[in-house]
Amino acid sequence: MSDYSIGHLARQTGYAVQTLRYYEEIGLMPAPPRTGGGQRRYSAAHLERLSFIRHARDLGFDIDAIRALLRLAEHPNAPCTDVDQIALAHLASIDDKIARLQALRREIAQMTESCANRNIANCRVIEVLAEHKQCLHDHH
Amino acid sequence: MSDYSIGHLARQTGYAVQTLRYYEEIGLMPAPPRTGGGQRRYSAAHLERLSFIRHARDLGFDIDAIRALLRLAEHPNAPCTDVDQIALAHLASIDDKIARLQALRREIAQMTESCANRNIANCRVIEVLAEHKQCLHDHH
DNA sequence: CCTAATCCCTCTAGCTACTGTAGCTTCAAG
DNA sequence: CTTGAAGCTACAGTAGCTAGAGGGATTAGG
Repeated sequence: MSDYSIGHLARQTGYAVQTLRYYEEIGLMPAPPRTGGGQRRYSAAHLERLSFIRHARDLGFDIDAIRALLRLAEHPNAPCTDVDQIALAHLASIDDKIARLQALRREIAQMTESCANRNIANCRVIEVLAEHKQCLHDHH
Repeated sequence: MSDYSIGHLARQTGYAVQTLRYYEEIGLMPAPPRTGGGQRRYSAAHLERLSFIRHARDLGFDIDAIRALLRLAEHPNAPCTDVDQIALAHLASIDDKIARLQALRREIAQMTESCANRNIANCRVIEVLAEHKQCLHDHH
């Protein structure tokens, strides 16, 4: 029955202590038992769950998705279609973000490259940003 | 002396009305004059400034950067090195985000592709997320 | 001129996923 | 038994808005 303090658990998983209390508050981590003085004492099961959460967060899953994944992980005999769907949806949203960022990248790179680097009156960056006629039609 | 209501300005720029009040509150837009009844009345100069802001936001500049750009745009004879630097810094942060997302994309794509699509007990996605030995060493 | 519809006003709270602070208590080592 | 590190709660703040309550102003039609 290994039991860890909140600080120990935090160091093991690379989280800040406040984050663990926050995860408990929002119900992502179960409330652990306390010492007589009111301090939290965690078990190996807590560590395992938190590691899962940490890894999923590192991969960019949002907390609702992680909640769903944890719930699904409790049913080993269920088919994993739901799990795959969460992962695929996440993949799609990443692809979407990448595409948007690449579009931005192109526009901004073009702005900076075509700037003559003289003064602000003929700075291409400022010009592009101020050209609201184009902007209003292109972006909405 | 064209003057617009807040709703008109919002429609012109594609913003929500609340956002314009918010921009005024944080000092990004100047407070316009009011009618006797207390309603805001904007001028063409407001529209121009807001269009600039809108375009810059669409390109992903954060509000502090936009403040700086607007300040710089007021000095047409100054060199545009500061402007270019803001744009280049933004470009670098976009490149950084793209790189991170591509790394995530690879990991998640691999997870989903190697999943046998049976049940949760042998779902590759859940396995990877639960493998905290690997995870703790690879990611911190 | 009156009325109804539409717009606008302020103020407050909420969103994500945390992070930081203040002021206090508990624990573990020596 | 003392001391210093670590823990506790509660609240405020981050970015950039969005939504709602409970009212007042404006305007177009009749």
